[in-house]
Amino acid sequence: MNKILPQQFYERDPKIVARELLGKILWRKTDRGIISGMIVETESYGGTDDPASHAYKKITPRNKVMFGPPGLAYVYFCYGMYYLFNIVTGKNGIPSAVLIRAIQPIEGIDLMKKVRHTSHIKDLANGPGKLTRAFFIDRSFNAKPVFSGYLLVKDNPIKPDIVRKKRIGIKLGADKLLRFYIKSNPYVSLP
DNA sequence: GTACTGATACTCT
DNA sequence: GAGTATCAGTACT
Repeated sequence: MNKILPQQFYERDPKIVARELLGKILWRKTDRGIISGMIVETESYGGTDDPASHAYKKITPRNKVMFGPPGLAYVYFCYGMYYLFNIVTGKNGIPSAVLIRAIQPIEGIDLMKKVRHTSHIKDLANGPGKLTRAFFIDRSFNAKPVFSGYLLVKDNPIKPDIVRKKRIGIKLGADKLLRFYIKSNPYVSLP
C-alpha cells in the first residue's frame, strides 16, 4: 500500500506542489466502494501576484480556506453545476492552492461509469468538474484534510514526463505557464 | 470530425 | 444583480 503524503508535502510553493502531485494517487472511500486514480493534470493558483486566484484581492468567507494551513481541500462551486477540487498549499496565512484538473481512473471504474453515465473511460474524470462528480466530492469536503479521512492523496514512485502550459478557462493571468500535465497521457483534459 | 451555445446556483458588490 | 478556475448537447462541415 502506498504511503499517504504528509502535510509538509503541501507546505511549499504551489508551483512545486502542482508539479510533484502529477503521478500521485487520489484515493476516495465512499459507501459504495473505493475509488482511486492517478493525478495527470494540475494548475497552480495563488500568491498575491496571481490575478486569476480567488484570493488575489482579499479574504472572503469563500476563499478563507486558501489562507489556512496546507493540505486542506478547497472545494469551490462554479457555473451553477460543478464543484472544483483544490488542495491548499504554502504556509499558514499565505493564500495559494493547486487545482486538480484530471485523473486517470484506477479503481472503482464501474462505479464511476454509473455516476457519469458514460462507458468511455477517458471521459470519466478528464476535467475538473468531471472528476469531482466521479469522486463524489462536494462542498462537505471543503476545509477537510487530504492526509486523513475518506479523501486522500497517496505517494506513487513513478516519475512522469511533465509538460508546462498555459492555464485554461480563465481571463486574468491566462498567459502564465502554471498548468502542468503528464506528457502524452490520454486522460488530460486538453492536449 | 470541429464549433458554438445554454444550463444553473452560489458568491461577492 | 452580475460574473463565474465548466460540461454536454446540438448543429453544422
